[in-house]
Amino acid sequence: MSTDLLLQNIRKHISLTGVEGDKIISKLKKITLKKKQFLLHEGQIAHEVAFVISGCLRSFSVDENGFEHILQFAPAEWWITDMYSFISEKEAHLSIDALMDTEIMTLSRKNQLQLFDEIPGLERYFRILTENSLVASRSRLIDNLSLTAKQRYQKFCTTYPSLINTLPQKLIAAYIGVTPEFLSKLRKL
Amino acid sequence: MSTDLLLQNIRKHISLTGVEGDKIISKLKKITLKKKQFLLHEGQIAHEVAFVISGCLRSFSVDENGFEHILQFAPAEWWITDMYSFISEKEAHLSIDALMDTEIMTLSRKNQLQLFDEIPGLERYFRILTENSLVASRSRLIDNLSLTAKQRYQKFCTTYPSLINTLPQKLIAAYIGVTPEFLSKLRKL
DNA sequence: CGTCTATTTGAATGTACTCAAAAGCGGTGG
DNA sequence: CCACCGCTTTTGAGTACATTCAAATAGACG
Repeated sequence: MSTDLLLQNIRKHISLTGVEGDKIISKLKKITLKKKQFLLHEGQIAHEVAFVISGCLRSFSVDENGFEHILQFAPAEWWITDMYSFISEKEAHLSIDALMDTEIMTLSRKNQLQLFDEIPGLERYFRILTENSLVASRSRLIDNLSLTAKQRYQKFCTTYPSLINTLPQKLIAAYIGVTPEFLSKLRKL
Repeated sequence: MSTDLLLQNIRKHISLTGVEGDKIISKLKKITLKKKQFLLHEGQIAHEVAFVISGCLRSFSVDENGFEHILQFAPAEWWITDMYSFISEKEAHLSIDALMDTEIMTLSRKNQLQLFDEIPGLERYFRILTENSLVASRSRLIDNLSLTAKQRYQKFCTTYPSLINTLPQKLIAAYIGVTPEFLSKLRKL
């Protein structure tokens, strides 16, 4: 079952009784997305957070010049949403779409908060995940402030070796913060 | 009492009995830092997270060329630590020092985790704070990817109006990711 | 005051972007 | 199976944004 992957993931961080596991699963909705299909459009409200079972999603924003900037790739076993919209119920600044055919399980904020009351361990699980995401986000921020484009590309290659040969270069460029043209030149040096 | 400011802050997000409040306070350590004094040096382990009562701290990293990059300013009522080191107990990548004479309350990770078991509401409080920090960090990341230096400076001015006339320009430069010389030129335009 | 640090100014340089065009590559339909 | 179409990647020339280095000026603090 695809829910096994999720419960297994949760149990890496906290322990869960069978009943609790069932209760969590009952709140989840399984969704299949085709390549290029959107899970969330900028301006909508992100009522749900998604756990990727297979495939890969990305979250990104589009700037005033029409350039896309990728905030996160979410391959299997990653959670993804527009956190700002998810916790505030305001209009999302980000969009989320599928980079390939993708299976996800979604959990609404409403159900998530309800489960936090019923299963304290689950709140702990998300607390830990959020702590880790914060570390990663801040680390990336420091990299963007202190490294050159070339160094950021090299770091991306060592950090996400599996994505290098999977993703088109233009997506990597949109993640590390350079134009596709310039990334192409970087790779030659 | 300086602990009132902290309990009051916690109670903005969750409710707390008197006993629980006392228990939390009993785990805190009050520290006073003089201007330029360090709370944490890169390479040390951040055993503690600090809540600022008065004054202002900053966390920053120093790159291979000796340039400082500021990750966070923490004026009164903000928490600050090297999250990476705090949760992993590995060597900190960041340093934290005082921009002026500053009073803080510190809480060790050990005590924090213990309190999470005893007071589930406190874990919720930190879960909420961490969610908000993640939103802020990712928003700043997007800004760094999509805005020019001038736009980042303008956004900083509107987002942190109180800091503009308080902090030396070189610190603002180190936060928005430009050289002090260039920030000076930006302000003229 | 005098010293130290922060800020400004200017000229030269470098990193990354823009725009345009060509080449590569993958999928699709005839 | 090949030809074509659309999208990605490469290449090049010119440009813009931001840095470097140096020096002058202004401010803060003892």
